[in-house]
Amino acid sequence: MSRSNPRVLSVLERAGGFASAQEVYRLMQREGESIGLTTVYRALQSLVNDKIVDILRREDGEAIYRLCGDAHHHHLVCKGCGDTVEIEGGAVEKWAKVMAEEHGFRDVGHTAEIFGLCPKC
Amino acid sequence: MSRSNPRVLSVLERAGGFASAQEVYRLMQREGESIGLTTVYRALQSLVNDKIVDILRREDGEAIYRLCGDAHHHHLVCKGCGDTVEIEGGAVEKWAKVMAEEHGFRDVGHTAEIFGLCPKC
DNA sequence: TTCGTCATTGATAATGAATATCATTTTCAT
DNA sequence: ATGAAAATGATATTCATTATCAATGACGAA
Repeated sequence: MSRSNPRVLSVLERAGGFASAQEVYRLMQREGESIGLTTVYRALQSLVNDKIVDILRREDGEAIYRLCGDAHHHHLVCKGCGDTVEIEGGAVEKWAKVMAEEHGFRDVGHTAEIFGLCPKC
Repeated sequence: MSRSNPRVLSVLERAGGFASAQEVYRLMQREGESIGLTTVYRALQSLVNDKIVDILRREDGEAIYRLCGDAHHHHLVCKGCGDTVEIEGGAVEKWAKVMAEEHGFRDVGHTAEIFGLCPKC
């Protein structure tokens, strides 16, 4: 019953451990891999069940699948040109951990993004 | 240009400060209020712009509009039951500021959320 | 090998939230 | 009262996600 398609996992890894189902699908298409959208969804869902990836939400509501245990990073996004810089989030990790403990939450993850105008804009 | 329809705000208040656009719409219909779905969406969007409510996501991706206090805060959300705790984010504020400066970004804002399982779930 | 069963796949249709369009109605200053 | 600008809402559209179902594949038993 294990539908954790290894090709899907591999694509997710190559995508930097961070992608939506549609993106995974399009990526595989572009690479000439033959796969159906349905299978991509099923594989990702299965990876979530197996706790190999977890699922976040983009601002627009689209589901983002992220490899667990990944040293994950955060983003600094320019409102003007859309440029994105990956940044360290040590302070945020600690903050999230402390806050979660303080309120008795388990199994926690977090999202954090900074947006503004980059030097060029 | 203020589209912050007071009826919509009032419904959101009566709904416990927590509802999706569709729920607000259905509630108003049920109460015999005459309003269009489009207007509900516009009113909620406007309330978000005015920072009177903020917007979260249900587990299924549906947008939840939530009345918020005035101070800038962050959220600790339960993946199980949806319970939300407003938390302090001093560490995050500082982190965002430092990171932005480091990369020469101006006019910055940020988002940060923590999600996990609350003690009850 | 051949059959039968059961899991997997994927094209297609259906669902549902969110947004775009656009004609109509309301507001409001002159 | 009149015209311009804003607000409204029915309708159509977009798009991610899920459901359906026929076709294919895997694999053990006879």
